[in-house]
Amino acid sequence: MTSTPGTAPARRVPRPRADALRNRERLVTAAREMFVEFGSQVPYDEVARRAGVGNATLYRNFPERADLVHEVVLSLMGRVIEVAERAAEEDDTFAALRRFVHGAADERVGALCPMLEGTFDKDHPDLIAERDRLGEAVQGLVERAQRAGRMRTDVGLGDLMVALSQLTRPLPGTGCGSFDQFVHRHLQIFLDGLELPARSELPGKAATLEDLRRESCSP
Amino acid sequence: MTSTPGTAPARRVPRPRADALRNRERLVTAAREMFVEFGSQVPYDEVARRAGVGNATLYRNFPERADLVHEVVLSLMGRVIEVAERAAEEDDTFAALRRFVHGAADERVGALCPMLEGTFDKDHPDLIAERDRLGEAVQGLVERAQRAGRMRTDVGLGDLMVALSQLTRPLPGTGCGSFDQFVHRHLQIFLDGLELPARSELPGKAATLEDLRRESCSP
Amino acid sequence: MTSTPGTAPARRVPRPRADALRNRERLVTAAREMFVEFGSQVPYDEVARRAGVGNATLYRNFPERADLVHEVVLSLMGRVIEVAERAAEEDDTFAALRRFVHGAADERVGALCPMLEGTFDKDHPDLIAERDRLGEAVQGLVERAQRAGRMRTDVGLGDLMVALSQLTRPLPGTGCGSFDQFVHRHLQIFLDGLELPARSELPGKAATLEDLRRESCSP
Amino acid sequence: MTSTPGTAPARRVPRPRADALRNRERLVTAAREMFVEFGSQVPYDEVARRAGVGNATLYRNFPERADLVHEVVLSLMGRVIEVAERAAEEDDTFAALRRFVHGAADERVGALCPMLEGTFDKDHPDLIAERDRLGEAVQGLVERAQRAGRMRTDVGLGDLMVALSQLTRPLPGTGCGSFDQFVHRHLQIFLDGLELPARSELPGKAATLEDLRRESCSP
DNA sequence: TATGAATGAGGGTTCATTCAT
DNA sequence: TATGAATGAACCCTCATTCAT
Repeated sequence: MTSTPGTAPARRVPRPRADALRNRERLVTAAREMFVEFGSQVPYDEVARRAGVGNATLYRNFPERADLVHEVVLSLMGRVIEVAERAAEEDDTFAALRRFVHGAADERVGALCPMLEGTFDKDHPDLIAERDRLGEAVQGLVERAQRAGRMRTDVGLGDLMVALSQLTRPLPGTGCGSFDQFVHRHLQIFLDGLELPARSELPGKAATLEDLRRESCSP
Repeated sequence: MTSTPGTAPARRVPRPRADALRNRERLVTAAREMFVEFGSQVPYDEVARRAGVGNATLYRNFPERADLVHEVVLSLMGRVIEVAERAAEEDDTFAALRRFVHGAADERVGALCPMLEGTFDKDHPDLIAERDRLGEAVQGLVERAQRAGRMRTDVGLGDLMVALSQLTRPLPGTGCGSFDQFVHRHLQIFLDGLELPARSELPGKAATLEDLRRESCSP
Repeated sequence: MTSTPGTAPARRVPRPRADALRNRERLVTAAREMFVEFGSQVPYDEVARRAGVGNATLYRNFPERADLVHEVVLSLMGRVIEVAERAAEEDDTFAALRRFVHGAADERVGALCPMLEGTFDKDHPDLIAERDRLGEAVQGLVERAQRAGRMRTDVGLGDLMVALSQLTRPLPGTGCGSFDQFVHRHLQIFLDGLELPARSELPGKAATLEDLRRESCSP
Repeated sequence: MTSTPGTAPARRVPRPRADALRNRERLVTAAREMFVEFGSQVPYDEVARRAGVGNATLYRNFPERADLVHEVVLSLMGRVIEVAERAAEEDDTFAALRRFVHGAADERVGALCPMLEGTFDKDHPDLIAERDRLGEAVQGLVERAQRAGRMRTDVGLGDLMVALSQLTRPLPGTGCGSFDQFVHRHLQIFLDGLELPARSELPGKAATLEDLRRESCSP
């Protein structure tokens, strides 16, 4: 139903023009691919070229590089959230965790990391919202495994996400994907280290997502 | 020895430019520090400025950026080799491994990774020699632990070094060292995953250092 | 007259797009204000924004910047002509001249000057017509004063208009109107110099408006 | 004598390299010419091209446009000061004033005006020093004429300099120098208006150079 | 017709690299 | 040899203008 009483009437926005939306989408897609492959420092004009639009269109949609990064981060987070949600369908709690970690790697979650570079507003409402969603989804997996006595409890979501990001970061230079084979091995080993019973004591204390935001740029 | 014992008069070696050597050393030191902090993309002139010499002196010593990276990599590898050798003094084989891994992290071995960027001759004799030395030192630790039944055998030196590098890579953007706390936690977890008995099966096969060289840039 | 008196029913004129006219008017007003404030180099799109219309509407009405400048010049000339005509009501011939000069300054006649920039068709019929009207109006003031033996006769209308324009030109940079106080002082001094008896001999010869047109861009 | 006791020993500056100085000089000259002709908004690279050096050399010497403008202003002020000092040799006090005004016009003093645009540090010590020198030189001319009863006393140095600048400002658009003929006529008329006995009362009060600095950008 | 978007050329700036002292 | 300057290519970004709805 398009206008059930009680729901906000579908406001007819000034019609955002079909092709403009398509261009914007193309830009984000091109940027995500290139960020993953070459890092977020790719020449701005190249992103436009890859998307098949003029450079000024890129600037119109994303006046600052930070705006583009912002959008790509959101887009990528959305994909990873989906991965987490699908992983939750798994019965075995630790298997669910494994499925998430390997799935997130396939979505190039490591590309999120270079996006933290430079002037990037980590406190933007959109980002906080999406981070919360991601947090909830993954936290669900973690807690389930921890409550089931399968995952060590001295590890936080922040630990998991940072290690996951680091281990899946694109190897610099050539966008050679040939490292995928390594990545999944390392993730597997790391997951093994997460399983109970714990084999060592960890220094410091479990890192939350909140810790991440605070620590990343403490001046 | 070229100077026979007994030839009292200290032969005046042509003394290969005392300050030239000092300049070169300064440059490498400055570069290593800056690479670790800002990545190997730091403006070339800045390296010279930090070293306190003219830019052309940098070019004289390292005509291409690759040359400078080469030298820094060698220098850093030397430090890590030392770490490995000291770790070997440990009696407990797995404790030795742990000591190496955490020690290498403290030496910023992760900084080696960005140095793989761009045009970097991984087959240079010096590099091969040093890599071999590093390989031997670490291989020693690994094999000892594996033979002692402490470390899983489906993991190769390549795996260890790549994971180690990735997990210790500087977080992009601000050269904030505040992540050190995280790093050692993650390494610890990873080490736990390396310990026997293995808790999962790994995809692919153990990566050697040789694999690394070949895979890193296969076009 | 086309509408005979007595034909009661108000004939419905095809009404040449009521809001189109309003848009055009808005654009000219916005442009005049911005030209005076920021010079005629103001970004084209900004003029449209200030007028509250889309940029393409600006282009539809004034395909080239010269067209817009043209219109603004005409509009401003119209205002200045009015000033001249009202000044003519003054009895004292030199007082009339003074009133015109100061009044024209208040209308920002100096803003006409930057409009001579670039490709600007000074020979457009409309412009010639308006210039002639202006010429007549001011020439009337000048001749009256000269015939009355109040104003030196080695000075032409071209001299007066150029000096007037220059002395009232907006000071570059900030559109700070704080110079108005200076402007009227300088105009007053200049007017004193115009009064008889002449105190010096002028080089060259009296410039007419026609001279202006010819001289302004002789390459 | 190169090192007479009591005089500061000629410190051997690191030898500013002969051709570097020549390049810098060329850049300032090119800029002055182009500023006078086209305004201070000329493309930066064009200045370099006209000077016959690479663009980056321009940036090396004058990292910001304001730096270049600063230098040109100083250079031009120096020339105008010379004009004032030579004019002071004139016996007749008002003739000296006339000679200065026309001479300054020939030096394109009007070009100083566009240089006040944008972000330009009017309070730089160098500039204050030079403005003081210019002030003294011209003030000398003015006071002499006023004390001799030749020039009206309700006019200040600020008035003179602003009017002089405005009347000699390059006409915008084409760098057509054909207006020189007009300029000297207008200056002559203005000078006539400055002569005693005063023919009218001026609004406001005499403007000093100090007023200029304060008024020009009062926010 | 009015609108907002797309375009591409050009100006501003940095930086790796070469040159001259 | 060590130095600082010069160079030009590449990037970032803006803006006048055209296009599609």
